[in-house]
Amino acid sequence: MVSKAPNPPAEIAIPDEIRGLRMTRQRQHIYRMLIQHRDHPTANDVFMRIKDTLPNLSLATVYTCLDAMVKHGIIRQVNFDRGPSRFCPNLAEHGHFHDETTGIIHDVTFRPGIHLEDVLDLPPGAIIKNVEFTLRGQLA
Amino acid sequence: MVSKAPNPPAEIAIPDEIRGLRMTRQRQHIYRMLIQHRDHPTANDVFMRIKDTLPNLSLATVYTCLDAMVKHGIIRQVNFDRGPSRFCPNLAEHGHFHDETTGIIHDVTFRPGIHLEDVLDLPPGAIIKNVEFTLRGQLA
DNA sequence: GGCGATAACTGGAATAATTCTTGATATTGG
DNA sequence: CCAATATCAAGAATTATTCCAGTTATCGCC
Repeated sequence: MVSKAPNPPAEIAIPDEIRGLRMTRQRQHIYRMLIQHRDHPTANDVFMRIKDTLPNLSLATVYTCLDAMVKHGIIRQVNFDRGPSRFCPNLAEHGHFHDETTGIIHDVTFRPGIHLEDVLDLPPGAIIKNVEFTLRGQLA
Repeated sequence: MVSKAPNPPAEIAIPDEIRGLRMTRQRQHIYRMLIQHRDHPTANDVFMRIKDTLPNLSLATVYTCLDAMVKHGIIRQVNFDRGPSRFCPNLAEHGHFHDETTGIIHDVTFRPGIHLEDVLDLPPGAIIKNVEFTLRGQLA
């Protein structure tokens, strides 16, 4: 006898809850997609990639799911210039290198032991809660 | 007899041309506004602030003028998250610290002698053409 | 297991920032 | 001065995203 699963078997199991956020079927599919294809997709990319496996999925749902996961610190939202937001499941502090030739986005981390205060002239008393940086260029 | 000037006298003179870009009356007003109020205004802010001195000015013109100046390296376009683009005439390499309490944006520069390659783990062969960074937080 | 409360989801309309389009103006070189 | 080109104005169109109203799913409790 074959599986009784009401949904097709999922490649990667996602817990029912992450960081206090209920991982509904939609959120599981979206999150799974993000960790399997770490190419910084837009909300629309995510939608196009999973809508066939989740027939009634709405783009608005993708937006609200992504937003919920960002708010709960499960994924990160990345903005390049004026382009659409992109999402990545890499929670470590990092920035992005945008290769203009291929369009590929590479994660970039600080070298060990580097602290922002050592590198930047910050306004006196600045308490930093969040850092974002983007580099653009090419790979030789 | 009073001035014969067809336009009201401008506070700060802007050359007829900067970096190969013809500085039309509209562009002069916009650029003057940016160097006088360095608070990183949006395109709409710029429009609201100068439309009274340039009666037929169109918001679309503000956008195209700002864009032309950005393309010619006269000013810089700065994006914070998904918010509207902001513009600043500070051409030095710098980033921005966004004070969440006041909403004020402070320019932040690298400390002297700092090079990105020393600070970041870049993909091998990366040639950096452009750097953007934003910090969010508060001033103690 | 049923039931009401709450959270999530859907589909379509609405919004905000920006870009595009078309026709009018201005500026420059000859 | 005239033609060619650049710029501008006004409004329509586009894009990414959010809002809204109604439906569906899930949870806690009896």
